[in-house]
Amino acid sequence: MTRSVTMVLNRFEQINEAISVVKLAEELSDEMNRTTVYRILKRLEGNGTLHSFIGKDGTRWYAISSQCTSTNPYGAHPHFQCKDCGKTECLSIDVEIPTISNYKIESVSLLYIGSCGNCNS
Amino acid sequence: MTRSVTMVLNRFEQINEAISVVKLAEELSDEMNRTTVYRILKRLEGNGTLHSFIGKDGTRWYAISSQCTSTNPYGAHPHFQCKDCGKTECLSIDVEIPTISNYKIESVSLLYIGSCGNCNS
DNA sequence: ATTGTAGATGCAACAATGTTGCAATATGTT
DNA sequence: AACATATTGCAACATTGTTGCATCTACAAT
Repeated sequence: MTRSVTMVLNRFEQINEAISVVKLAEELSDEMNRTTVYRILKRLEGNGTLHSFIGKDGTRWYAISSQCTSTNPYGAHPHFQCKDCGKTECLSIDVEIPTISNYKIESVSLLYIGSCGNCNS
Repeated sequence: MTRSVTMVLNRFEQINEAISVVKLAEELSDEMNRTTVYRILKRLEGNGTLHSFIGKDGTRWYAISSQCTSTNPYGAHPHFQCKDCGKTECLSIDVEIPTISNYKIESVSLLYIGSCGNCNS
């Protein structure tokens, strides 16, 4: 548990949202190298503390695992991304995932794109 | 309708799968510049001939629109990507998309990841 | 407290994907 | 055939993510 890891975890506990690697690395750029951010996130995902997903623009986002539930049989929950302000978060809702004959599905990525409550009003 | 556009469309009609921009540009690298491939695909998506989505590694894939159905209210259908052979395709299945109060959902991206029939057996 | 060691970090270079500006070319319309 | 418009090629760039290697830090053993 290094200083850098502590800072990254603090950031996730402060907010209740997902963060893109790019944004996190930029926020912490005075504190640590961006390579370090990439590596810490990968490690924290490996031990289950965080989980990641691909956002609407193809970049990777991370969220803390303790704040969200996994309800579908593939261990994944949907994420929401606001196209206006960028706010991105886990959704604790049930989504029925159909099975597909002859295919072995291992994971499902589910991304809702739209406008959040603030941007929508 | 230029020679380049014809070649791109032919490629999509030959196969019944999605193609990544990267792979298509590489296949056509003797015939046209990769910038041209990017631009043609964007144009064909703009007029509805093709549609695109983000694959499991964050890169963009395209598929021809006429070969697949849009069944959910957001005009999107799921895609499947085989983690072993890379085969990626549209799935013509129904997925129930829950609504979320206070959010205006505009599109939904649904990606199944697993092993296809060939790689699975 | 000191030492030793495995793992973590910084840095620079690289790789891959995608975009942009501009000059040159092709299309298809008159 | 000539013209106007859209398309293409090329080079340069931007962004995101990865790797090799030297250095440093955390922490366990002494």
